[in-house]
Amino acid sequence: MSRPVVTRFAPSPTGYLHIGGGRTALFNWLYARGRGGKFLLRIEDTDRERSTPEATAAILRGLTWLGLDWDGDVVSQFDRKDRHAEVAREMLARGTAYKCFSTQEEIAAFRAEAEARGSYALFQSPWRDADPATFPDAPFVIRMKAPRTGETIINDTVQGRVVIQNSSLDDMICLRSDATPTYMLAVVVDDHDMGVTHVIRGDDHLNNAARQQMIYDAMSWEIPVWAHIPLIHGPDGKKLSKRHGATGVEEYQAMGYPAAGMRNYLTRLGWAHGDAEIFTTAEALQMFDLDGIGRAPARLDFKKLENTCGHHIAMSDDAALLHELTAYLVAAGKPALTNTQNTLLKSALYCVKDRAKTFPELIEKVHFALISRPIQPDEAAGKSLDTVSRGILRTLTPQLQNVSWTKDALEPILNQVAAENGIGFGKLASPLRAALAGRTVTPSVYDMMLVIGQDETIARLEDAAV
RNA sequence: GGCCCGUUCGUCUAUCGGUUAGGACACCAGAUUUUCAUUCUGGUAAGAGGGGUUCGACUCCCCUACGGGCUGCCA
Repeated sequence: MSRPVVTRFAPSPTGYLHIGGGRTALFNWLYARGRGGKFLLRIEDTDRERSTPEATAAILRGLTWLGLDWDGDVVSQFDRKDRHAEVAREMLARGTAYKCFSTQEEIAAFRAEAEARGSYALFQSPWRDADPATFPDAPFVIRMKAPRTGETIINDTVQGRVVIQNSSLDDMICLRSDATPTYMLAVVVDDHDMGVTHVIRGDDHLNNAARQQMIYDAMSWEIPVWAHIPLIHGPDGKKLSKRHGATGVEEYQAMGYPAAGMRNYLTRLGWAHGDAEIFTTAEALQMFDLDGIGRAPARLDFKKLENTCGHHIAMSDDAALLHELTAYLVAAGKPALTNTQNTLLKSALYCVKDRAKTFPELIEKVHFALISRPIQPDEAAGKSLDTVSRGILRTLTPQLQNVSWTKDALEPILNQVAAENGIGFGKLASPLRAALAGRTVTPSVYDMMLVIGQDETIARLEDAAV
């Protein structure tokens, strides 16, 4: 491997960034960045009907959220159409392409007729070897003069050696009659011009690679390393679609999955390195290689995604977590936290971050710190604040006035109050929890008391005891 | 229809001719515990089917079934 690695991600801007596209981008990024190479981004917007700037913006946002940064400017394929046309003309000059004057109606009629006969013959242009003297003054396309015999061999890093019979490939159109390039020509020209050394993309392009290889050959260009990776499927094994739920990368952000966990999960989906399961991005960069990619399509498993994300939330440092949580609130369209809430949240992270798998879960668990008095107990919490319990709380509160606010100091007090009332600690914790959080499911009562502080604790207990 | 790719526990995967087929998620059971969760321990669970090749196949070859892709002046 002498040349520095150059990979690229080349989505067409017809919608949001698909989760499968996100993974393809991730693999390209991992491969290039892990070897000190470049990762380029090209928007394949030659289809003017379907391409939109909104889609491009969404794709960029998705990549940015995933933490996949690209080198240089974003390349617009459409902007390079003159260069594509130039290459098509050069193929003409080389005799590896020809002008075809067959109209779309003629071709459609040919196909309809073939279908009526029950056959599926490829369209063979009558202009392939026509004498230029017979050319009409009419619109034409430029078609690849593809070899009709022999075979084209794709040496794919993932799929192995794939042999395609040339007789099964037609003379594909390279330049449309309006002089815009087709995808087949544009990718090859752009990948060549951008110096792409490794083409890592979905295996729906595996067959296309044969046609594209013919263009490389026609131009005497060096063929890149191919790596066609399997597509991601839904939990039912079918191609991932809307009915499976979230298919857009940004939806995952809005659902509150941390980006690092997402990267970890997506890296591990369809790729393995021994028993490595939970790893940082830095570690992934070290380990990632093309030969660890499987050949079969992988299914999305939300349970495992959550588990992976839980590990990453527990692993991240508080400042980073807080920062990402803030971004999540924006993405999910939820109200931002106040400065006070931010401070409280930060001091509460230690007792909740290793128990949450997503940001909504994290917020749910830290609910006790974010609310302010008067606390409205929910139904279940209200039940544990019965007359007897309130009486116990009244005896407890004064004892909390002059203690150092640490678990060590608090513990004997609470234990003693429980003992004096002839109840176990659990029986005491229940109304305490209700008074402090208004709920029956919370972090430990000590953690809550420590987080909200002495004054607030006493105030909430007094509120509940009346 | 033609061509191409794929098929190991429910899921993601390890294995690259010889293993009691390993790990992770999920699930089940137990332990820890002031609730929930976490954590810990243990358990259930797999080579699509059929032929070959071989002393020996999950691993190599062929067929079938199933899934996916391509077969556009879409990408």
